[in-house]
Amino acid sequence: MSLRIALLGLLSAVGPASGYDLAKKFDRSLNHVWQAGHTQIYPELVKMASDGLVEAEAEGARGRKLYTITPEGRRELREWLAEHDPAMTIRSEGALQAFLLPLLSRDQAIKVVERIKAGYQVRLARLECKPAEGEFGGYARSLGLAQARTGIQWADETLAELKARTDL
Amino acid sequence: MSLRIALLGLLSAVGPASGYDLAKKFDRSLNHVWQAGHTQIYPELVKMASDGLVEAEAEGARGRKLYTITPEGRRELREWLAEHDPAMTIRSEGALQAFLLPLLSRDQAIKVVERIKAGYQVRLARLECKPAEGEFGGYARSLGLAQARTGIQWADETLAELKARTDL
DNA sequence: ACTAACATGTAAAGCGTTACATGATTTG
DNA sequence: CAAATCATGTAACGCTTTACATGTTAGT
Repeated sequence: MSLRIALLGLLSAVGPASGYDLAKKFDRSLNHVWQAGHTQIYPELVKMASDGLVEAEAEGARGRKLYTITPEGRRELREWLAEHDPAMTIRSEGALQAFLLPLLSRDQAIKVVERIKAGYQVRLARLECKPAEGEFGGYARSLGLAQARTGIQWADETLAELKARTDL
Repeated sequence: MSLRIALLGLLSAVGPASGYDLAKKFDRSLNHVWQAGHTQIYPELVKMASDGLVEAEAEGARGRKLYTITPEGRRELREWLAEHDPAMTIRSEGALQAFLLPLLSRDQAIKVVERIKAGYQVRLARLECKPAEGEFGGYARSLGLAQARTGIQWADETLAELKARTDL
């Protein structure tokens, strides 16, 4: 469902687009929120078209297919945004490593936390150098920035605690 | 892979356990990091046994099967923790709703943000009233607490901004 | 001519959720 | 004896990733 919603949202925000365009948007502006490659997007657009949520215009240059959101697509999008209680489930390999930290020696734990920190720093850097983008997605951007900074702060505190230890 | 690692980690931390036990641990202590129900855990344990990562002891009361981590299982776990660069990918319906906020009217956006905030509050409450648990998982717990508080703070700031608006 | 970017797809395998199904033991 | 909890599993479906496969256009 969320893939559909994300595609409808992009089509609603930026107007008609091809699967290729949408895959790029996913990679560039939506990547801190949801991920999908073109292999998932192309078939989904076909299904959405057969469900009447989008319409494919005639092919353009290089076999390019432009999709437009339909009124029914807009309705579906609005309804999901208005009614759907968002699942707050997290699946984070970084958090899993954090969970298992006590299984490691002090030195190994430090290395692991430094790697987790590096991951948050990469995310922070990507979000920081990606402003504007038509301003769309700004709320999610500020949420992502805050979460990344929180992760870095957690890593710093955890590193300080681990380094203060004298036991193994 | 992560499901395997989580199971190996639990078996390594708490000793021999049944699939049922592990499912409970997932639900109670690991749920802010990774999720899996018994329908995923039982078959995975069978596969892990055939891969030599765990060993099933004879059945106990009520058909209960106790699994123990093997030396090879410990090696796999250690290697993953030491070498694996954790994927920092996020898939969050809440963040997706945040991303699409500009598509909504001021009033609808406020409702959506309040729902997102409620989700973070539930997560915060669950983590707060779940201390100890053998102290294992404490690092992930503090990370989860910090992330939940960050989410609530973002929601409050966003609500303040939205409410300050006079336009639709 | 070559390379990079454009542009679309299919297939297989793996991961995850939901629904279905069964039976034993404990507690009230 | 009824209900809750213990305990295990299968099957179908849907979502996601990886690998394969093809052809066009623009710039150097």
